[in-house]
Parts: sequence; structure tokens; C-alpha cells
Amino acid sequence: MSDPTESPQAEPAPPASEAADAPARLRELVAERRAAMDALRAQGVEPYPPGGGALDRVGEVRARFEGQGAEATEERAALAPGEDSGEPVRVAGRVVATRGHGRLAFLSLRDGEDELQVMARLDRLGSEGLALVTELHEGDWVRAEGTVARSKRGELSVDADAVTLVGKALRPLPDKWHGVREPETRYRHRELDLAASEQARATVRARAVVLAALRAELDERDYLEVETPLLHPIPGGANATPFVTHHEALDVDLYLRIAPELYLKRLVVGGLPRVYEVGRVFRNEGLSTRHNPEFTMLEAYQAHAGYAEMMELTQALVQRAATALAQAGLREEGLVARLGEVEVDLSGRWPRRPMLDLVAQAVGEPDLDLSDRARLARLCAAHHVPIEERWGPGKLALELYEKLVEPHLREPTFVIDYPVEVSPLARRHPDDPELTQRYELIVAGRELTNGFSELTDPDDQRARFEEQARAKAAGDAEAMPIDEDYLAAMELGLPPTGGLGLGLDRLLMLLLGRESIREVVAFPTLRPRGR
RNA sequence: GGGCCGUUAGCUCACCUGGCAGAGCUCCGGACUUUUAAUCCGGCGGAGCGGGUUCGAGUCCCGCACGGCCCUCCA
Repeated sequence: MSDPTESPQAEPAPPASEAADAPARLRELVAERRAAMDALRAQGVEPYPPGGGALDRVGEVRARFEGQGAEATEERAALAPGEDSGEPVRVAGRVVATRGHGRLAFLSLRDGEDELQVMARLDRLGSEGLALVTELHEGDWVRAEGTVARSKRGELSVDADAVTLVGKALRPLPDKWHGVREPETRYRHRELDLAASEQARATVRARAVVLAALRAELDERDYLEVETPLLHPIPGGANATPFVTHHEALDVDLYLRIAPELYLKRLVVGGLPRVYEVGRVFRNEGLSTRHNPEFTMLEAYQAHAGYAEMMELTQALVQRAATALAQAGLREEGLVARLGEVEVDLSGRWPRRPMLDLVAQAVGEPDLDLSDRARLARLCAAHHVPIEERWGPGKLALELYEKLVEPHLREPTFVIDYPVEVSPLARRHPDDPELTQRYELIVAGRELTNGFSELTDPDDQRARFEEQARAKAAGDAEAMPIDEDYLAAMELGLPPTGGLGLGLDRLLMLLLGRESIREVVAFPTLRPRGR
């Protein structure tokens, strides 16, 4: 905590909400709430008390009296307007609306997604207790003890014997009807968005549901969940620019991982035949609606499998995630995804189409292979696909595919057999050594997963790394460096292995129909506010 | 990195060709023992930042900051 540069006499900075440069109105609103809090403190009421003690969840109370739960009884369901069940409850939540009525006040209390009305009556609370309720603000956290009753208008309520402030809100909630609209505020202060928007809360839940579904599927298939380093001495496993950081004690630069791939395969080398990892990876690239510099990747490796098995697994994972979200009520039923106007059917077995076939079809050629670079270059020119001199035929074919084919693949499609030139970690195809057993899953024109039969020949791997090193020397900033530790592992023997990588954020976008990755990441990367 | 668009009260939105910036929510004061976006009466509060044009700028021009969308790159 001690900072030698900090003057010991330094005054603590005033709260930002009360700083001189804060908007006047906000200062006022905060000051009013703070005044209410100070008045409570003067009466001996602590505005931030500890929690604890048995609580009834609002959802459980509602289910007991209005639902089909185990506790629901006919007697409870028959509770009439104006009637008190006499059943004591103790609930807690955030005040999301107040309706004062002089000697009576109603509070709407939200606990998770469930709301329950609290009735605060002079008869029952006394003038002091009611005064305390009257002093509450929207956004405050409270605990209410009382009995379950129905108001005269029939609303299920807690007729309160005691209402306790358990967390004062000094800042106002967003508009209770419209919430926060401005994207910047929603992203920078997601807590405001969450407090105001059911959809925002559902999105956070959806991520948890999808993660649980993916883990369940992998666990059932006897995969072991593992963790590998985020700090890499050599960034590898993907073509991307890494973030650099520095370890002080070792005095070495380290890289935030761009992929866990190489470490996971080292675990397979070591004799763990089925492993997976879910975790953050970091790529030092621009921001866009589809790119956050940190994103969540699922990678899975299975010994003695090939890309065919990994495609089967991929399909099972995506379909299971979609089903789990629907069962959780977080998306519509059925294996259908919507992105904007586009509707996509996720059911059935997804087709597998060789990349070169798709390109040939797109350019109107009967067939296409990688033997004639000049021909591919002419095709790029004819279709206005810009190229670079150093690119080989495989890269040219990939460019054609990415520009002419991928954006138009709407239904789930496994694109297979990518050129070896652009797939430095994938096994060569037995039918064509210039191709690999690699696949990508494309849905609605977007890559969701990338996987392959792993390259297991250490000598071929070394040659591929050397090819990458040459590309790096020639100016390709994203080319992979040679990783001797990985090569040493391969020389110990990597069994035939299938691998897959799945971008969780993009899967969520697809399943929830969100056009921007910032909608599925709670706190997306933004440029810090200047100061 | 390039192009287009946006920024008005804490929040959600108005303000037509330049002429005293309005409303709802929130908040404050008052009334109300059955409301549920409670209602009724009264009130506080504002043009992102910096220049310019003009008698006069929220409005026109330039620059900056931040954001959104598209392109580029990746997953």
C-alpha cells in the first residue's frame, strides 16, 4: 500500500461524484442521497451493515404462493386480495420503485430477476419505521421482514414489520423505463446497464449457461479440463500479434498467450489423451464489432482422433449450447439462430465442403488446385482481391475463399482441407501434400471454430516453423516463431490427435443474435477515458 | 489505420430555415392507508472540449476528445 512518491500529508481525493468537475446535477443528486444517509447515521442507523441470517429468495416466495413449486399449496394460491397469510418471510433486494401514500408506502424489491412488493404501513411499522422507508431511494438495497400478504389490489406483498437499509445507493439508477441507451455508457459502466436492463442480465447468464453446456459435453466425453500458462516466453499456436509484458524478478519479457494450443498438445504428448481448456487469449489487434483484444477460447484435443471426429464434436458442442440456452429460457426454442435479418438452421448434420471446391465454384472454374500460382493470381486480379508478391498459391487460394466464399456461407458449413501454406500446425492431407486436414465451421458468414488433424511429425513441424520464420523475416508480423520447447515435446511423440478451437464470444453472438461482440462481453475493451 | 454518423439535465428524448432551450423519469417540498411506469400541486437541474463566422450559435465553419457503424485484420 505504501507508495514512496506519495506525500504523507496528501488529502484523500473527494469522491468523483462530488469532484468539482462532476456535472452539477449529479453532484446535487448524490448530495441529497448522502444527506439522507448522514441523517440515518445520526440516528444510529448503519447504511452499510454486514449481511447474514436466513433469507427467503423472492423467487422462492413467489413460487410458493403463485407457482407450481413443492411449497405451493391450494391454500397459499387462494390468498385473497387484502388477506394476510401470516407466514413470516425475510427477503432482500434492490428498491426499483417506490410509491408513497402518506401513511402507507409500497416498494418494489428486486432480487435477481424476481420482484416482490413490500407494503410499509404506519400501523405495523410505527412512525419511525415508516419514516425510514420514506427516506429510501431507488437503487437502495434493503431487507424486509414481515408476513406474506396480498394488497387490496391483489399484488403479492410482504406486509413489513421491519424494513432495513442494507446498502445505500448514492448515485441514481438509470431511467427506470428506458434504462441506459448510449452504448458507451453501457460498455463502460455495465453495472448501470445490468441494473436497468433484463436483457443485459440475461446476456451475462447466457455466457454461464453456454460454458456449463460446453463443459458438460466435454466432461461426458471423458475430456479433462486443464489450465496452461497465460504468460508465454514465445507466443505460439496462432498467427497474431501478442501483447508484451515484463517480469521484473526474472527481467524477461513475456507474452500474453495468443492461443493455448502448443501447451495443450504437450499435455497430450505427456499422456493425457483428452484435454480441454476454456480461457482468455489476447491478440494485439484493432477493435471492431467482431474483435475484442481479449476473448474466450475453448480448445480441445483428442488423441487417436482426426478432424472428422473433431467436426462431430464441434457440431455436438454448438447444438448443445443452443439447446441449453433455449432450456434456460435465454433464447427461442429450436435449433435456429438469427443474426439481423438472417435466420440460420443449426439442426441436422452440417455439410463438409473442400475449400478449393468452394473457391472453384465461386470463380466459375471446373476445378482448382495449388499447382499454378499464376492462375490463382489472375483469378485474384479478376475478382479484385488484392494480393502481395510474397504470397504463395495457398495464401492466394485462402484470400479468394475469404473474399468470395466465406461471407456467403449462411447455413452451418464445415469448410475443409486448407492449404498447408496457411496451416503450419495441421497434418498434411493424405490425398494432396499441399493441403491439410483442417476445418473451419462457418455460420452466417462467420468463422466459429478452427480445427484440424494435428501435425505430429516433428521434422515436418520444424520445416513449417522455419517457413514461418522466413515469412516473419520477410515482414509478416503475425508469423509464428520457432518454438524449440514444443519441437522437443513433439520429438517425444505426439500421437495422432484431433484439435479444435472455438471462439466462445462469437458463439454467443450467434446464439443470442447480437451483432457486436461488445454486447456479449460484460466489460469490453475501450479506449480509457482521458484525464 | 481510412470513411460516414453521433455527443442537449444523472437517465430517456424534443427544439423545422440561427432569435429567451422543453418534457418524462430521478431528486427536493407538500397532499394521500392499496399503489404497481401510482396520482395531484410546487420546485432544483442542461448544449462534450477549444477556436471561428454573426448583432445573436444547440443550430453554420474548423480543430480536438470519446463513441457508434462500415472497410482493413483476426477467432
